[in-house]
Amino acid sequence: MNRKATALDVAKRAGVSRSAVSLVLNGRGDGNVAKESQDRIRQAAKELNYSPNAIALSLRNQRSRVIGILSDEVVVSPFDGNIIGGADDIARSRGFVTLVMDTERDTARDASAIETLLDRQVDGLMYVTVGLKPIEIPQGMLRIPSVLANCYDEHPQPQLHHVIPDEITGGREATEHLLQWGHRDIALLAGSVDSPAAPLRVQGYRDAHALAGVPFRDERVFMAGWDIDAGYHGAMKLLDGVSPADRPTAIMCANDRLAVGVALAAARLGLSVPRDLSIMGYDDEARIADTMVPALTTMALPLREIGRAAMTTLLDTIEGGEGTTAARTMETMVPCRLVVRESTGPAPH
Amino acid sequence: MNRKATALDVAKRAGVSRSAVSLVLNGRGDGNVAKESQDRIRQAAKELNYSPNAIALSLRNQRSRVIGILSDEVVVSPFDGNIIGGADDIARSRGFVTLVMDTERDTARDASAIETLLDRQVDGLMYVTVGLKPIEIPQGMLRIPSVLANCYDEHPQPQLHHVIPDEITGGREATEHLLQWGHRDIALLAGSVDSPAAPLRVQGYRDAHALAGVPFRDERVFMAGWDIDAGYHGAMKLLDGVSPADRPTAIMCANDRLAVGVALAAARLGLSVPRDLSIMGYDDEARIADTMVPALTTMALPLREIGRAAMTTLLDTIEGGEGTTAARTMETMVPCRLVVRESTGPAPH
DNA sequence: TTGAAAGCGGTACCAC
DNA sequence: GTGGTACCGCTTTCAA
Repeated sequence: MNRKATALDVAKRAGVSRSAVSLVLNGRGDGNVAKESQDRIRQAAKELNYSPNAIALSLRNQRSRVIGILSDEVVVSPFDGNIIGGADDIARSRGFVTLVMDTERDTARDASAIETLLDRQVDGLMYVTVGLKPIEIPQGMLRIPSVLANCYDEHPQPQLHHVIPDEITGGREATEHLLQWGHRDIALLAGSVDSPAAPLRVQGYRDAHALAGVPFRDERVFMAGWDIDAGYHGAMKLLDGVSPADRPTAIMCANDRLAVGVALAAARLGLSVPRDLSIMGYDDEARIADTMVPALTTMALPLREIGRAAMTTLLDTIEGGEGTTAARTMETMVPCRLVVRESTGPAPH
Repeated sequence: MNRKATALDVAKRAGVSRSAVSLVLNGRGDGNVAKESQDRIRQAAKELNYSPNAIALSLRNQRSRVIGILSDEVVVSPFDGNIIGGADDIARSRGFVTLVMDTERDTARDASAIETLLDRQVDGLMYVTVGLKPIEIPQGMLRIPSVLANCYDEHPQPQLHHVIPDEITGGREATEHLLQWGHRDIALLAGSVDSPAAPLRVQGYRDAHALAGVPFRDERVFMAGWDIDAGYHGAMKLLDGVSPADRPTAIMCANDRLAVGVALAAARLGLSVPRDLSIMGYDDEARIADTMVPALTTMALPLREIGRAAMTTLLDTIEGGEGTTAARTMETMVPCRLVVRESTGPAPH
């Protein structure tokens, strides 16, 4: 537990002043410090295993190279962690560190968490949520460069840039995949009303039908929820005791867990997937969609890309000067990606 | 984006010196500063919305009240986030902040992550993993108070305290639950060999049989893996085309995802759960075990408790002085908790 | 009871 | 080319 070497230690060992050490180690040695002094300094630094104290740097420079990430429950919940992963990729590659705080969905903690982060001199702030949702922007976020990932400001005049997935196109392309297999009666288990993602995916579902000239029935769309049991019971309602002619030939789900429930129901009813019924997931949840039997065809949420895009925007405004901030567009939409596996196939006739 | 108030601003406004401000706001005013000055200072601080700059504090005090948490993939993966949640609970309640870094399973990044954390003057370090596993302790962790959560040092003379779940008892109690329902032929899908948790749970399974005087057969134990497909195929091997007399009446799984696969297989085979087959999970994964149909009986991993216990130990050594460090026990085992739901029931006869 | 000053570890400006 | 010094914001000791 011995103390770390300081710049002064290096200076002494190299027989020079602290300022010389600072100059050399920051690449401003040439033209200011004699070559041989430079060598001695670098040598001494290496020997002492010197690295500058980040705290002192922050205090001096008023910049910490730390980005604060505030999440509603990304750390604690099983979902969307890759947004932070992607954000961290970019941050590290540009010499920043991310400091993550999770409020576990207690928005009352937002303000104080932001305050803590601000007290630590973070250079920028990112708010990340599990699932697309509108948020109330905590006061403090407007005081330094900030960005929203997977969430957005509902106010008429949004003040922060946000990065979100393109759910409408996602819903549309998922539906189109099913239409291309010849399905003409596609049910949709659409999540729950309190999520803004649900209606967007429904919108995409409608668009796909309209574009393809295939009529669709509103009663085929269910606001079911997001979990296995919801998928199970939704599918039972659609399939159990219904004659093959009246059954949907495909069920599209607003996430992979619903799809698991649907598959379970199909199995109980003796229906084979995808021969008798095609099942489409959404999210491409790791170790669920890819390990289901059969593996789920699904619409992958671009989590890493969202994180990367959000962090890139943020660091650009931090490093690029404040000049054109106002002129920037306030929204980035990242496309979802269709992942075709084995749970979808040609429509039975 | 206007600058924050400093202690000097407060001092000016209250018409006193900076030192007075410092004394009063740190509760050392009485006996040093006049009562009315104290009031004016507190008043001014409130008006300016003053809070001390954490960076300056760290530099000055050589303590940051930040705990660095290094995880292999807790943030990014869907698992075990609640360890961090529990750790954060305790940290916050004791006036600390946690700084989380996730290496995404790249142990080559461990050392530099620790270095970064150390440069930021963290007062303590916690290493957290997804799933119980042995780790190589990164050098830097020995330089300041540190603790391991859900992982441990394999070396003969462990240098760091670790907190882990009691997997043997967990495996035993899960098995006992099944034995109590009258099951006498219990198969075990035991995860994979590369996880130290798997053999421990098998051990518990054996212990339960031995204690109950029920013979068991080694060929009923399969190192299957951890995912849905593994559970599915494992169950198929055990059940498909096997006469009821030769079938296990219960399948115990090393996690809930395996249990989902087993349930899926049972459904395909027309077996009713729990009437024809009892299924036992492990982990009590949120929104999987509780939302399965039927809901899974499972052995809950004490994730929050692990995080809380680890953070408590760590903060105790940081705040409690170094005195008795050496005398402390180096291991804390946290019991798992049986959660009875609907996937288990009396053995058929 | 109060204020001045040193110092935490750096950086950067300015004499020399 | 080099070293001295002020300053970032705060705490703490010491003298007035």
